[in-house]
Amino acid sequence: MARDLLGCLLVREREGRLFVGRIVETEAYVGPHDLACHASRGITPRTKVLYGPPGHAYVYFVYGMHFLLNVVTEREGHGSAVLFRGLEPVEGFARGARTDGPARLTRVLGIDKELNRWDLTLGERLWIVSGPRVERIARGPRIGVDYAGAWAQAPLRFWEEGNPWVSR
DNA sequence: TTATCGATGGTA
DNA sequence: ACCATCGATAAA
Repeated sequence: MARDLLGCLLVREREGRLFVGRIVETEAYVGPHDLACHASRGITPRTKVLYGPPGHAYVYFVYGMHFLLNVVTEREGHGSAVLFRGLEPVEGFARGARTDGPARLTRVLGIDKELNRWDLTLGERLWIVSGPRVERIARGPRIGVDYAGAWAQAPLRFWEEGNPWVSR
């Protein structure tokens, strides 16, 4: 799913404005056995949504100031998700707006706790539109998960080769 | 260009 | 006591 989501469009409707970004960087968090995945903490008030039905948003707060957006990707009870890390602006963004980086993109799109558990298949407020397959996909270890033991090295980050909207 | 550090609060 | 981060600033 993390690979397939590359090239798809993330659409945000907010205060009468439409923002469209092309997904160029993702990370897979594959389930409770993945020590970097929040589902590995078991079912808690925070992680409950990860174990829910696919297609729902998992938005959580990190480092006291940032919201990160994920989509639940497997069937109910599985506990896996894909994190959005980079968007290429397509429409609606201010000139110079930065949409590279998982926290920057949520800030620009006005995504916060309000959208946690939101059904992304409804086609309102926040949704995903399929796009042409990305030709050149690179992969590598996920960012900022050094604590996750052997899972820290797992090459579960995916991005479009050479795209400048991939985070640094 | 790369490194360091402070901001800031939910979670377990 | 961590932490799926960013931006400003300093160092090189």
